[in-house]
Amino acid sequence: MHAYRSHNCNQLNEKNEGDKVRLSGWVHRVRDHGGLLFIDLRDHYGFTQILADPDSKVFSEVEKVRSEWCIRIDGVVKKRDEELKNPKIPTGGIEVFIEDLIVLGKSDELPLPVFGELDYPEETRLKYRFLDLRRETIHQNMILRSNVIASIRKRMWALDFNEFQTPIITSSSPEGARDFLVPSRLHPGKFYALPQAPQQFKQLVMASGFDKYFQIAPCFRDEDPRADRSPTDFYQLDIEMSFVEQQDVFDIVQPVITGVFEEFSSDKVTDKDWPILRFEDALKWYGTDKPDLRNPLKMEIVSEHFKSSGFEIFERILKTNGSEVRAIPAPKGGSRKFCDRMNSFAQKEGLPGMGYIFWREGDLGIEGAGPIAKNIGPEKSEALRQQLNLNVGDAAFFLGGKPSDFESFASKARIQIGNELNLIDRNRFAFAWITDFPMFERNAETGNIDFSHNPFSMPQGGAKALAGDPLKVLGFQYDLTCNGFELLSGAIRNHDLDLMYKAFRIAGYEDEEVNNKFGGMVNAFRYGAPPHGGCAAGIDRIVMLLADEINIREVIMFPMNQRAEDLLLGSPSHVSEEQIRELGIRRHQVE
RNA sequence: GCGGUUGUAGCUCAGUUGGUUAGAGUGCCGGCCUGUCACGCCGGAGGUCGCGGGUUCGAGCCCCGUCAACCGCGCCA
Repeated sequence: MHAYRSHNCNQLNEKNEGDKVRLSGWVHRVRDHGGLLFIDLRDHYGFTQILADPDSKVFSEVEKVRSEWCIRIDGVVKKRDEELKNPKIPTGGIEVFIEDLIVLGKSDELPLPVFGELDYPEETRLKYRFLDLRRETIHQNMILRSNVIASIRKRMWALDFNEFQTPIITSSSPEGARDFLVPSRLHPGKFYALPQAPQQFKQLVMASGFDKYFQIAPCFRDEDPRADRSPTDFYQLDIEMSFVEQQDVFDIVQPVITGVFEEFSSDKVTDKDWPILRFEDALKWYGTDKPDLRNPLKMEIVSEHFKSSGFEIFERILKTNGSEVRAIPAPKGGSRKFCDRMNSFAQKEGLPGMGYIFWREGDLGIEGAGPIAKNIGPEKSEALRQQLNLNVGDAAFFLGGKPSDFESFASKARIQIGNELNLIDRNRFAFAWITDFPMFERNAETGNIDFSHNPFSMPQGGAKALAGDPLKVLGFQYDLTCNGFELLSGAIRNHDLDLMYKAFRIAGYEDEEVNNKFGGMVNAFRYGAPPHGGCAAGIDRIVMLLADEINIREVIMFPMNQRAEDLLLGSPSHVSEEQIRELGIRRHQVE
């Protein structure tokens, strides 16, 4: 017989009755009835009930066993009587009468119980991640993650993509996030960096004549984390293709993503229709470039109704250049109680308040109610109702000012209203492409023109567009949003060297600097670079959505904490003087 | 760097207006129990109330400072 097991803990059933079996696993739960004792033995695959009574020669040893000890048992499979069966587990029809016991690993008193699905502080969970990972939900999340990645690979291979590995120790890139630096021993004073993404390498792969590349690529960024953003490192499905336009990338990606979502979400509907929203419209309608389209609410510009309306606050605002008034409709939100609650939500978010109108049945038909309605009079509030297509029992909230000042709040308010009015279909994955991102933006602090996203994107309109107002130039650049998360980001790349120099000049880079910083790529583009484009999709976020988790650390095996520390192995840590000396760097004196 | 929330037994939490010896569940230790599957019953051990200072006759509770964790902002081409 095998040293540890003849079966796993999810395999045995009535057909095994009478078999002599050997199982190994962890003691999930002990139920000691004195003369009769049960152990739920757990392994990766499932549970099997172990039975002991004084007839067993190891009974006194079994009585000493505690939760999470790792044990091996030998025993005989017994069929359970009908009324003793446990329908909750696949092995519930049988139990194993224990004849021998070996303790493979004892356990101290647990700092984190494996049994039960209580929520525990993350610090404890991360410090004892190996215990945490024994627990069912997160254990299943990890299996899901493995399966998702396998499925993605199969789908990409089926589409004739080649999977290549690019360097992990590479060069620092000046744009974008903060790099993780690696001192070079052979070149004292010089540094490698961990890649923020294999961006330049994948473009070089295209310049090397490969046609379709992908990689499940680790990416490293030294930035502060968020609930949906892992500190330090995360994984992307990195894709690049030659001789393609934007739509070609969409056509490749959509079936892969929908296929994966459909394969791994039994209880949710994956939208097949992916609307394409221009960046500008996304901000106008939703206040964000990653709108949750399960939420049907759509903002509208209603400035016209407030010019010389008698509502002074908005009248004054509208006199400022670039200002406007927008309405967030709130169907079925037409009660003073709800409107006041939203108003105090706005105040909690730091706004003076949020004006509203709600419509009710009056003596002379439908009438607008609330302070704004009083100010602007019945005709204008009726005109607003018509434009917003609202009715009795509905409401609308109004925000005025420069769009860039109120859009981020508008986005939050839209989510809040959608949640409170229960407008969001939780059983749906709603996707949208966001396109036509601006190439450049004005840095609020310095006043200079910066790249707003990826400097390697192809500007729409080519050299002619770059000769005009840079803030009006759009890029062939796109994101994919799903249920309010940015799932993917990509672009058609700028493979035209002249055009690239021009774009960089606008952002304040001399040609020489471009040559220095992006030498490898620039050089490659001198020798017949193909038009190419691609994207990168967040693996962790995909798994997070499929696992129905809102914290990305629930789908990462050994994540860092909020301060980018690994509590399990204790990184970052001090290193020896000798290591530091060898690298040609000096220890920073703290205090 | 900034803001919010939290910090009480191994673990999850309660603790009223500031008032006697700080509680519960779970886990741990001991006893009883032959059909449980969150087994049940009885008993016991277990506390720097994050840390430091202050106010007070008296502080887990109020005030100031500080540390830590999480969430958010900044940041994330």
